[in-house]
Amino acid sequence: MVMDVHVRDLRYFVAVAEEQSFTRAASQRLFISQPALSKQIRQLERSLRTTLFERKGRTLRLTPAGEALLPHARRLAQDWEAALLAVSEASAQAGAMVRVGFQTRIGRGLVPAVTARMHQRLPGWKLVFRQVSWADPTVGLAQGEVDVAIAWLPMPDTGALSWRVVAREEIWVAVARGHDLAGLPMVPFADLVDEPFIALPRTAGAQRDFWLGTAARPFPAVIAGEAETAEESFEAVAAGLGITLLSAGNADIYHRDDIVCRPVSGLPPSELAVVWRTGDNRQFIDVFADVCCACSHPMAPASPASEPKA
Amino acid sequence: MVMDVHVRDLRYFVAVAEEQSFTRAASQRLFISQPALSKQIRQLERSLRTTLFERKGRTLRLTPAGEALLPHARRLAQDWEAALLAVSEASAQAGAMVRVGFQTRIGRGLVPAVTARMHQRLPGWKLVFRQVSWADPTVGLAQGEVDVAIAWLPMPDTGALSWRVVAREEIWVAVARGHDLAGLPMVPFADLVDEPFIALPRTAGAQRDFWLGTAARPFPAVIAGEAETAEESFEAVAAGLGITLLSAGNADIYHRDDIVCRPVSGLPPSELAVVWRTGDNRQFIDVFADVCCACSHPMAPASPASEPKA
DNA sequence: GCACGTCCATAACCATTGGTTATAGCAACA
DNA sequence: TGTTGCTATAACCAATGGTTATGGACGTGC
Repeated sequence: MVMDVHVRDLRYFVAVAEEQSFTRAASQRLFISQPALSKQIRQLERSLRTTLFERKGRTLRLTPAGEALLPHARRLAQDWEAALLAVSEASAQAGAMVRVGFQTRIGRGLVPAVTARMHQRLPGWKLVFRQVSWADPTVGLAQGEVDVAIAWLPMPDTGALSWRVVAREEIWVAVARGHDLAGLPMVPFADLVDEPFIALPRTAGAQRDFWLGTAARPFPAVIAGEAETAEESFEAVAAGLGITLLSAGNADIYHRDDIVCRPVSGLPPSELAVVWRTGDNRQFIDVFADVCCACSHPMAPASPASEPKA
Repeated sequence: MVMDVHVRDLRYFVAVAEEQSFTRAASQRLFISQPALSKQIRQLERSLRTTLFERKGRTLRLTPAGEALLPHARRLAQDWEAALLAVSEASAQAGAMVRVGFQTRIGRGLVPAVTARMHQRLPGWKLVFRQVSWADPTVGLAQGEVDVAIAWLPMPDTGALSWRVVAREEIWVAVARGHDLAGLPMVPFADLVDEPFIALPRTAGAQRDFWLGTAARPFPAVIAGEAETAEESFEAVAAGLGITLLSAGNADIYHRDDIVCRPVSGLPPSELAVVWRTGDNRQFIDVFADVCCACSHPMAPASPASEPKA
């Protein structure tokens, strides 16, 4: 009869230990409410029959039992991720599958071209495309949900991922039809900083910041809502809840009658990349990356065929 | 955004992999229903987005993904147990506590005597007594719930635990007042083999067998019920649901007006031991074991003061 | 010294989960 | 071909893990 633990609770514990705060750990690391975290840690303490944190006024410190648990908890979480990876890679290998993660439509003629080339290079192998939520900044790579990804930079800057750029496109903005900005041929980003934005989830990290134009802002963005997929985002834009930035090519790919897209000046271009886990030496990863680069046009035209519609 | 796992589900997976059967794993290893196990494994497969077992007719075999997961799952479960131990020992050390597990009342003058001696030998340390369910054959030692235990043999024969016997007592039987056997001064075990028994839980393993007199039986015991504590067991006996074996000293300790206890012939004596985890080199473990042996009378009188009451 | 703000803990609520029993479907065996 | 055994699903229900609201305690600033 064993008292088992959920790895999620170990992550909760590690986050609290590292932040030395339930509130910060909950909102900035774990994205759950503080009472939920408090409750889970209390329950873990009850089942371990010891306290893990000494709460004294506003300071939070690990008890000796907490100190003893911390390295174990870190290792268990890491080992589980390694297990996920092993399972995922075994599954892909066995099924002769390349699982390709993406968050927005790939388009740009890549999928048919890459698929054809891959069949030539690796007969019998098949591509499986998996949409991954914007909530996951690693596009499914960290947990081994996918083997490679076609994703917009930036990726998390930890060295865990590697990439090669396959397209560069300028930034456009999507607004609801009838919006003031819809009539402009090009919109300076400075005109957008006051607008409410539909943002990626906070777990998206640097990617969210990029699509909010955070680096070019004098002050933080006004967030009118969050979306985990492009479809969600455009529904919100069409409803007039806010605006969103997107790549020039996606303005075309996602064209719809109730949204108007305009180029934006004052922002660096967006970059689409083929991404993989650093150190993933499986042959098909290199093959796939090579094929993607061969099939792409990294310096795409500045403005796509999509035109504002009257 | 991580897909985390419960260590319990990893144990479920390992059990199915090793038994090559959901039904056997559920009933003989995990003590849950087979549909519950089926459901949990299916859910694990869904969240991993791969199958772990190939079901073909009546054969069950691991898929490549399942093969990849198995060593990780075993290691994670073991590492969690190591973590439990580390936490538990750190907690005990910090609190200068010896946590003593027991399943039936210790009695025999041991607790006061051992407590006094321990204060002499380890001033400032305190004994904490924790009752552990009979469901746990290691009396709380395997998961680090306790540091030592005072428990009736047999212990699981895996080498993970070590012990020294502190008392030997013949076996008695407890029956409801008014039971046919209540009038006998001594009961041959042969007269008991047809009686319905109140057993320890199946997870108790060898201990359950011992208290059913399994080794001395011509056929398996009739199980009228299970109990996780002595109190539960005696309530069931008093209600006439079945009978139970107990040590001679416990016949006295647990004396109550609605139960009659009688000595049983034909069974080996029961042995009370101080038990600890093999390899647990903490000083206070040895001290505690020494003190228990010094305070005990390993060759207790064959019959205790308890007499059958008219 | 008091008011305010911040942090953690608990209450109430609710959707989801993990167990049960009943039973369906399928395959192996006699 | 009928029976048996195993896995999967349905229906049910208690427990869990999240939310918001809020209370209590403590630190800070005036």
